[in-house]
Amino acid sequence: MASRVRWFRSRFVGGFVLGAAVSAASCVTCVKLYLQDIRDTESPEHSEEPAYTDLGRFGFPLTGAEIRQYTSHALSYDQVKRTPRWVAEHLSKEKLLGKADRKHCKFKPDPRVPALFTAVNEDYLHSGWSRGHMAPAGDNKHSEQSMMETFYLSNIVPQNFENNAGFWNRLEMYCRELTKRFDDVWIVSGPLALPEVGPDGKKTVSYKVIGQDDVAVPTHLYKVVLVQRNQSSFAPLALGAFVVPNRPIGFDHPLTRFQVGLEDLEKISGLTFFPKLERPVQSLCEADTCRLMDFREFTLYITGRKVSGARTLPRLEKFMSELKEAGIEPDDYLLRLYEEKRRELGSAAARESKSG
DNA sequence: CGGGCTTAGCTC
DNA sequence: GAGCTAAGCCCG
Repeated sequence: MASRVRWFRSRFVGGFVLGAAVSAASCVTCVKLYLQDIRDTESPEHSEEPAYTDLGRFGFPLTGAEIRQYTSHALSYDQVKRTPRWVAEHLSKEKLLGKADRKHCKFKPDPRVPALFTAVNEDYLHSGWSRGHMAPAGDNKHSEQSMMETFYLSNIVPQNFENNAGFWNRLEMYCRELTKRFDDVWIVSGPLALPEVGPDGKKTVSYKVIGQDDVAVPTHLYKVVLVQRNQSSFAPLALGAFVVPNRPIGFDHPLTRFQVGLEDLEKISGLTFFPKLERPVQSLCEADTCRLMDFREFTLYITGRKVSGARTLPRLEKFMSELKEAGIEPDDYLLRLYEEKRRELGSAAARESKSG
């Protein structure tokens, strides 16, 4: 009975066309059932479940899909695929400030996931696939603890190396950039195994598995991005949904090419995103740019990170010469980083020779 | 920023 | 010798 009520309600509230088409009498029924379901939901002590029953004497199967909350992210885990189903996070300008460093972090099995169902590092090692964060480490500069938690394999999926370091990386950078223009950014990310049409026109869902634990390699990754300009109730929310193939994607593909309708993504993922959000919502790519870094911007940024982390003068010079070989002139910001690092390494070398 | 691999040093 | 960890080097 309860499941029928829920099914009915979802059809009722889920489709305006359907709701408008049914007769007035049916709508009264809909509302009655809807309100009954709300009461059931809000007062679990009056649940329709029997107090005891032979059917459930030894309990029902568990899926392990319950919501798991961490310092700065939450997720639902898929015990079959050994990956998350979805990972949710909230970004703001403040959370992106800080000194937390991924070099102090290690990938490891999530201690909260039963050993029978967890992935381990060996599953990924030499698999041909990288360990791709869903909640990125770079979103957690403010906290060593929360950054370490993103390295639990419950937050990781097998991801193409070039995609991870390239297009997906730039998408994550764009999400962080959104905090400059929006006070609040909510993100849900996860893997997909989408059907493919064969030569005979029939569809098949097929995905690789890696390691002794058969960790599922997703065919695609999705990301849903919801932004709020400020706390004012007059500021409209904006939302974008993206589905990206798990393979190398170059700079000639704009982000908008991978945009999909929210309901389309919900249909193929089996998830309802932001269920408390009133729809429809403005499109993110209309409210903002949805423009990722181009090759020059990206290369300048990466070189800046390398320059900042350089430990020797020859390495420092190598990074700068590689940049020029790529045909890119350093901008003022990079030159400032370079000069700063050159002084730092120069004085360190002087101290070294003096003491040695 | 996103990753991986190798080596040194340690314990058992 | 096997196994672990931390540090350092490498790549896009």
